[in-house]
Amino acid sequence: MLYGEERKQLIQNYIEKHQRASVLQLCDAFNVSESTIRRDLKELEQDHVIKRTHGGAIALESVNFEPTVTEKSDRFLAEKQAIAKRAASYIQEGDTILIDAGTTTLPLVYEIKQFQSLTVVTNSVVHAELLKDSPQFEVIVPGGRLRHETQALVGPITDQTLSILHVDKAFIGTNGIDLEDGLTTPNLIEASTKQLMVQQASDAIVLADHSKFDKITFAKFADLSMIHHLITDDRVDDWYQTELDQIGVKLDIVKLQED
Amino acid sequence: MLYGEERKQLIQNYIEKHQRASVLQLCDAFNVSESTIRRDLKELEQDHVIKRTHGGAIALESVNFEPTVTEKSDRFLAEKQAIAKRAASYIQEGDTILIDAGTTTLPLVYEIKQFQSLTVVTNSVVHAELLKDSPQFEVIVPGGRLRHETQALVGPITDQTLSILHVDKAFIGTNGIDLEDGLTTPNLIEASTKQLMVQQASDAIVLADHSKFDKITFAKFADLSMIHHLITDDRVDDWYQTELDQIGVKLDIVKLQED
DNA sequence: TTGTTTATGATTGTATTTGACTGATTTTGA
DNA sequence: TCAAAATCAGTCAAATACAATCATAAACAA
Repeated sequence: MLYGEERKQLIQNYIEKHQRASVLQLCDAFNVSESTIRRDLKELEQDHVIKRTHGGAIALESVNFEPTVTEKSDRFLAEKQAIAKRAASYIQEGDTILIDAGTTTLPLVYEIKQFQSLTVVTNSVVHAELLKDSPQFEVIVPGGRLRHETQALVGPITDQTLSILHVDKAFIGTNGIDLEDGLTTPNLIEASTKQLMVQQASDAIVLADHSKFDKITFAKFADLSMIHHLITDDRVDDWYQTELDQIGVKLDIVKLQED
Repeated sequence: MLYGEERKQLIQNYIEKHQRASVLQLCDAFNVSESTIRRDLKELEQDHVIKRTHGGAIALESVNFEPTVTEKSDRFLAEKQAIAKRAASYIQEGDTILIDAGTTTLPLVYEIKQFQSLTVVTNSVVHAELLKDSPQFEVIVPGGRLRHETQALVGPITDQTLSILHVDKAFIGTNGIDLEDGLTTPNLIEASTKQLMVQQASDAIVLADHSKFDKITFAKFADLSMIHHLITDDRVDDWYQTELDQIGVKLDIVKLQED
C-alpha cells in the first residue's frame, strides 16, 4: 500500500511524462476512490506542479505554450518555424547574436540550440526562460520594464544597456513593412528599443512573414535601408525583390512547399 | 541494544535504500515503541534526511538525482510556501518590491498575485516569466548575464541598473546565515548583486528556512545587522531570537503546524 | 550518594486519511 | 438551447495514525 505522498509523486511523474491523466485512469491505477484522486490533484495544483481540468489534469508546460503564442500566430506557426530555420542558417558558431521579443523570433530560440557556443542577447523574458537550461550559451538580458502585451523588456533601462552592447547579428521582428515608411511597430517605447537593436548590430536581420508587408503600424523604428537582411515566406509579392535590392536589402524568401 | 543515534542512522540507511518504511515495520525491526520511532522520524525529517508520511516515511528523492532550481517538486516546498506567505503579509498595496532569484522566493511570486497594484523588480527570468500575465504589476527586470545554475541575472549590468533603483521592500534569499560571518552565498558575482539589493531597499527582508542557519558558504553579501527582517520556520534554534534582537534584526518565525 | 537529565513506553485525546454520499456544477450531444 | 450525463465540491463517519503528556528507569553530574 502506498502512502499519500508516494501516490502524489507518482501521479506527478505520470502527468509530466504523458502530459495528461484522467481521474478514473488514476483511480484504477492506484486502487483508490475518486475523492482521493481529486484531493491529490487539488494539492498538486496548489503546488504549481500540474493543472487540473474537468475530468483529470494536464502538465504545466502544455498550458504555458498555447496561450502565449496565441491567436492567429497558430495559423502562421509553420511559416514562422520555416523562417526561423532559415534565420538560424545565418548564425555561425561563436557568434554574438540578439533575438528580439515576439512570436516570430520565438521558434529561433529552439533552432539555435544545435549550436555549441553562442552569446545570446534577448529582451524577452519568455525567450530567456527557454534558454535557462542551455548552459553552452552566454545569455544576456538587457533588463527593462516588462510590457505584458508582448512579454518584451523595453524602456530606458533596456535602451541604456543595449547602447553599450554590440552584436554580430540581430534578429528582429516587426509589425509593419512599407517601402516608404519603413519598419513600424504599434508601440512607441518598443520602437525605440528596436531602433537601438538595428543600430547596435553589424548585421540587422528582420524576420517577417508575408502578412507584415504593406502595413504601417504607428511607430517607425527603422528605414528599410538600415537593415541588411529580410527573411520572409514565398507568399510575398515578387516585385519586392527588385525594389529591396535597389536599396541594399537582401530579401531572403523561404519556400514553404519545399523544406 | 542500540543507542538512539545508531537506530536513527540505521533507519536513515534503510529508507535511503528501500525508499520507504512504515512505523510498525521499524517498531518491529528495532523492538521499540511507536513513540520512539515517531520521535526518530521527526528528527530525521527536521534534518532534511527523509520525508515523513502518515504511517511512516519515504526517501526525499531517488538517488541519482541532482536537484536543480527548476525542480518542480522542491524538497522543502511546504516550508518555503509558508515563509512566502508570511513574507507577502509585509507587502502593502502600491509598494515597490524587489524579489531575489531562487527557490525560496519563488512561492512569493504566487502569493503576491492577490495584490492589485505593485511594482515588482526581479533579477530572475523564471520569476519574471511567471509575472508576464499579471498586467496589474509594473515588472522591472534589471538585466544582466544569466547564471544557468540559479536562473538569476547577475553581473555588472545587473548591478548598474540596481544601483539606480530604490525599493520599499527587498525579499532576498541566502545560502548561509551565521552570527559572525553574516549572510553568504556560493558565488562571488551573485554576492555582489545581493549586496546591492540589501543596500537599495528601505526594508531588507531575508527569507531562509532553518537549514540555512549556522552555515557559511564562501561569499559574504551582508552583515546580519544590515538587514531588517529575517523570516524563517520554527525549526530554528530559540536563542537566535535574542541574539538577533540585540543587533536590530527582527526574527519572524513561521509556525508550520498552524499554516 | 542524591538530584538531574535523558531516553523510552504507555495512555489519551486529537488529527489525518480515506471512501461514501449528497447536491451543485460543468460538459456533452441532440 | 435544453436535458442528460459526467464530473465536481462539500460533508460525514470510521479507521488509522498522530502529538502531547506523564511516568519510569537508566545514565549522568554534583
